[in-house]
Amino acid sequence: MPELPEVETVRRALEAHVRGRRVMRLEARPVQLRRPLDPERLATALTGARLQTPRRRGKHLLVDTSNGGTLLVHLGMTGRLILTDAARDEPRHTHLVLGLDDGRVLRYVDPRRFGLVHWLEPGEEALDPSLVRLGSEPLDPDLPALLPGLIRSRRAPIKSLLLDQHLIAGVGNIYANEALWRARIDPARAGHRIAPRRLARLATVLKEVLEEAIAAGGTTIRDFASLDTEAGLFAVKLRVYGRLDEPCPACATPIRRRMLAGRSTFFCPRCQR
DNA sequence: CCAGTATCCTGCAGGC
DNA sequence: TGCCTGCAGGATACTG
Repeated sequence: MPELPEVETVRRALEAHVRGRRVMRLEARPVQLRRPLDPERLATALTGARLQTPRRRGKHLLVDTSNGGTLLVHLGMTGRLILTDAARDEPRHTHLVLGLDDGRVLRYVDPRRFGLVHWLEPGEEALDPSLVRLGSEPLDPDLPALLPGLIRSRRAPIKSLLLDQHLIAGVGNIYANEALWRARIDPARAGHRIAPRRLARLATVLKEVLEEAIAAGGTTIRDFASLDTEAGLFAVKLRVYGRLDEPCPACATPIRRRMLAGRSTFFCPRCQR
């Protein structure tokens, strides 16, 4: 369940620990991810390439290389990048192995295979179907001004709209729940029935919760052996997500759960209207 | 275009 | 102990 903060944490870890390294060896399996992973294409493109500063777009990682192209990575539900000091026991569901010039090994592991590893030749990034229609970045300072316009004409529940990557890129189920609690908005409320001021407020608290989570992830980044994000997620204080029947932190009313957009939705029936 | 649902996949928890 | 069921959910194909 890596969402924007977890992906940003991984991005920073890559920047700190992998940037500037050259890929000496590549091993890949032709596994069916969101798109088929193409070992030939990856090996041709990446072997000998130097990895540059990684970028993030929504939940996607983009690693530019010295030879011009870009490695596109999405962690899906269960994807992880694992950096180890040497060739050590390979985790199950390892789909890609990059042997680096400092002797370390970077692995992409994804049991559920909802993720994506795809090589982009120069120029392909602008056309890639996963990237081309992505919406605004939630950390964009303009989002509070932008969000009312994006939501105003929509009749779907606000929770579903927050999860729509074509409107806002990077929000997943956990932080959608948390932001709606902070903004005191009922997740089921139709987008067009929310006042513009409340939507601007939602954008602000969304940014706050994402930044807190990034900061929490950052605290776990220091001695990175693996680029794991679990610790960061635990470090953020979740107020409603996963807290069925527990007291609302604001009013002590038991937290409820319902299904929305096919996802578990946690909310306070008293605070959120 | 829009909204809602099914689908992909594995691991794990809970019931019996 | 083991088998079954359902849930977890990011993105997208499909339906109405």
